Amino acid sequence: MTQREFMLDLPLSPVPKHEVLDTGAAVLRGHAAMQATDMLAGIKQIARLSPFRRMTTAGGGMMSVAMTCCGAAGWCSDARGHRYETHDPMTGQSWPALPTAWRAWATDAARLAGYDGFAPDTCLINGYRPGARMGLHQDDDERTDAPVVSVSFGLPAMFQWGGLQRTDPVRRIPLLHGDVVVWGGLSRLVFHGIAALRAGQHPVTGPCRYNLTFRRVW
DNA sequence: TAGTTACA
DNA sequence: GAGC
Repeated sequence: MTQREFMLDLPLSPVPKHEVLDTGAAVLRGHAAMQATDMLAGIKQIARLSPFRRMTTAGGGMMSVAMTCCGAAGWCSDARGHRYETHDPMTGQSWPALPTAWRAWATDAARLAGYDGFAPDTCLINGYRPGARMGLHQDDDERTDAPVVSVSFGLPAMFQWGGLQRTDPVRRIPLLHGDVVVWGGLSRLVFHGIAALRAGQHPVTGPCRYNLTFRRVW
């Protein structure tokens, strides 16, 4: 049972570096619940090849979220900044393949949210433990003509959805196991993040939250 | 600035 | 929350 629960509209003001038309993010409550078992098993497989690791940011800080990737491109950050890499710097190998079934599923989820023809070439996998957080940022490293499809599993998290300026007011949206958020166009440049994860126990993931984001990089 | 810390 |  899928539904677009709500649309978040943005102010039409400053238009940064990209030409854009649409302005919202859609939340599909529980849309990935049926995929949980399969996707979590897939994550385990992927992590055997490219383990979860905590990356460093340009400022020298260490991220609290543990990450890995699959697909043609992997998001990497170190003291020099962040970019996409074709190979996992930790192993020297290509990133694990993006499972075919995941790709098809993400295409469908994007379509439900109003984005036809989404063909992701990567999936970033984030692992959250209690206290882990994702600071406010924009998704401006990928192709701007494709949406981002974000899937949540495990412990609840508080999604922060701000505006085009870092200092814009932030809306807080709880994301639960199986929830999917889709955004594209102008909303790629909306500052967003995840508040520090509250400790807890989830029947499927235990003390963790996992987030998958499907993207088109190349 | 996908970061942490200091201070009002 | 603002500033770096």
